[in-house]
Amino acid sequence: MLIYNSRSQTKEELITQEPNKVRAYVCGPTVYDYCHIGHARTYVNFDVLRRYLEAQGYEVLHVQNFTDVDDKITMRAREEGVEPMELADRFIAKCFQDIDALNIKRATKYTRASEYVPKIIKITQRLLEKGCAYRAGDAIYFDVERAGGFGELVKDLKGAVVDMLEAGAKRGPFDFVLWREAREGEESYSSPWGMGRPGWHTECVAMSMDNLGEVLDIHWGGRDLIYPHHECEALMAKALTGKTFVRYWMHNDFILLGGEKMSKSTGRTVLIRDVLKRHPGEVLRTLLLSKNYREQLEFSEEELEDSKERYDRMRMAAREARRAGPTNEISPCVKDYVDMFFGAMDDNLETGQALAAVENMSLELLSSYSEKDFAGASRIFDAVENILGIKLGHSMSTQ
RNA sequence: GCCAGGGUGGCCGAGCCGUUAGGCGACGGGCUGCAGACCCGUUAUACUGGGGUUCAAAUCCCUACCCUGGCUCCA
Repeated sequence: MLIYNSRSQTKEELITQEPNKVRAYVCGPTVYDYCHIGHARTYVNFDVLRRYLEAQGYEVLHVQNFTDVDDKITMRAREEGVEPMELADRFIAKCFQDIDALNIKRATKYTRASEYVPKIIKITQRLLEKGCAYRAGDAIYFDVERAGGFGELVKDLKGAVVDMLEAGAKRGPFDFVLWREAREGEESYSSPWGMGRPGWHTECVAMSMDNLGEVLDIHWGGRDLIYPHHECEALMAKALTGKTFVRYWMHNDFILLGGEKMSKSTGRTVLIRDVLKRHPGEVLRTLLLSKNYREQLEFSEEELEDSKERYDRMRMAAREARRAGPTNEISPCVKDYVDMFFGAMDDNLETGQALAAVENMSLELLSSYSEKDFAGASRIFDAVENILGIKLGHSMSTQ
């Protein structure tokens, strides 16, 4: 199977460290609000990759985090007058509801940043010992220059914006916080440097390495995490172990609303739970898989309606195909569609093309004028259910 | 600067190597007291420029130009 690696910016054959075993880490949400359809796109696409690899006999170790230590959580909790952890717990529970409604397989393990603070402290200490970190002002910074500089994922830093607020204390413009002193009223953790809070990038390194080892096969996230988050992670991990942290970096592109990026900071978001009030999870899943994960995806009511029609057509065709009962036979026509489906999946998870194959076959199959033989067509619909994770069995989408 | 996706007839927009998609508008006709709606036909063998591959390219490759989205936090 070919996979697009954000490091090489090309498609590469997937070769894991251990045969038939994939160590994968997916960047999860910061839990201060409900999950939106951008999160859904990330988790659904990884879920399809996972199902596809498992169908080929791989064991997939899938670790996913919840960032529950974050300034935004502190702020939101203060607004609502609740404890930060109470707020985080609540949105983690809501997130699982969305995950289940979208038929996303549960990760092998979910981790929470708050439970990894001792490991984060240990990493910070080791980086200080190695001379890749320093204390300045009220924080401990990672020294990007001393660690060899960026370049894993970002090829040119001319467009990279530097956080000037921190510029005073930092030695280098790209240095980032590993640990900082807690401020008044913040939830804090004890450390050799007093009560404080961990930096964001260290979390993921601590959680992934602790559960999957020093080198990951796949690290997946939204493309907004490429810089600075994943670039920082990569450099930090390399400084710690001397090894290349990740073999395949995978990033899905954004969901667009009216031609522009959907983003929490601009308030232009669509929540998963709001879509699910009007459409079943299968329809949203069909929409999210209608394009390859690396393409920008336009979201609108119209797209949702289209997806509903496409889903209904697949479901009708599946019912038709299964009426004949199981068979070992496979007609040449179905064979072509099966080849198209799996050929698309092998090519960097081209779910849009795979879905197009299913749709074209469904149209032909449902057409009373078609004289082609569709023996064995049910196996394509089995693949839609088991690999694309779109259930075709029961509930009508027109509730 | 870097990453991604695009540039198709007046406009929008499919196709993505080999039978002029389709829609809107405009124009002509039918229907109608006039107009609208509706129906028929015409506009229309169009694919940003330049190379290349091929028997064959809008479709593949290279190159130039232009447009869009993104590059602090964010999936």
